[in-house]
Amino acid sequence: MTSDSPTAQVGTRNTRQKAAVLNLLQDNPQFCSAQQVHVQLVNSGEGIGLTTVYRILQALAGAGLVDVLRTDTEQLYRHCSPTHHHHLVCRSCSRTVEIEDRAVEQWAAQAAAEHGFREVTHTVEVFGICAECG
Amino acid sequence: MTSDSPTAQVGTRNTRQKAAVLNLLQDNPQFCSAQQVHVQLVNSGEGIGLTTVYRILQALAGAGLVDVLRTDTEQLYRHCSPTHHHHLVCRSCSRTVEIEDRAVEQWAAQAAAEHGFREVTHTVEVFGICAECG
DNA sequence: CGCTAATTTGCAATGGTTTTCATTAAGAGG
DNA sequence: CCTCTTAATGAAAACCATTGCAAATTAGCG
Repeated sequence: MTSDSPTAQVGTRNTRQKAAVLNLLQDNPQFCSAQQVHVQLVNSGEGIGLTTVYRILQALAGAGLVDVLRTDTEQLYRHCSPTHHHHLVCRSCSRTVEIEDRAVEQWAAQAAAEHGFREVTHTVEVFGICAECG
Repeated sequence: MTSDSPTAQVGTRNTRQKAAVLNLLQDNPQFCSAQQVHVQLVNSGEGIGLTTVYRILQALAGAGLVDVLRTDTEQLYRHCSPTHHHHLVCRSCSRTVEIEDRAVEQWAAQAAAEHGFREVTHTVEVFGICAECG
């Protein structure tokens, strides 16, 4: 049975805070940090703690509803399409393109199988300088 | 001109601390954290600060002499072969296999080129449960 | 050797994230 | 509605990693 509540996809209960984070992300196509999300919510009148923002973002990431981009110093979050994909990120301006390819999935699965590994997951990030910055 | 001093590959000077970190890593095939490296060195009588350990490990990683594995909470370091490769890591026991494949490199380069990106780099990690833990 | 310049070191302070634990509140069942 | 159970919240503490800056160390040179 699928959930009809907007926030039920993460955790077991619907809370004001989950809805607020989710709404903010859906309205914003940019990557933003947990701290930025927190400040924006507080400024817009939402009562929410920084810890809670971190936890909700983490849960959303685990559920595949947001992308996580780990920079050297911090982690950035962005609402994303729910299908499996990877990122092509500009080192200069952070412009991001979602990319997908079966070949990589198969390569990862096969490499793992050859060494007797099961329950395989993988992380892939591609970085470069985009055309506009180049 | 190539360096003949064991630690000259990182930075411009040979110090006791660099040699100590390098020796420890070469004797240890496992991934370990900066903090673990620090504790082990101090316990074995080396006078060295935690900050310095972090900096040396960072420099070694930049020079390609050690692998960095970013987990959720910390970064792990391990001495590695100097050729480009990726990792297959057991989620349970952290056993690690170095894997390599041209297909992934080419895929990344091509995906980037299609979107007009230059100077492409990529990070790839594969996780699973190894045969012994499975 | 001893002097000097410049890198390296390490403590302390900072930044970002996670954990702990007492409190709050969601929501199921009277 | 009211109550009860349990998950979620949030303030403070803990944690990992980085940065600023003064002191110590290295290595080149007289």
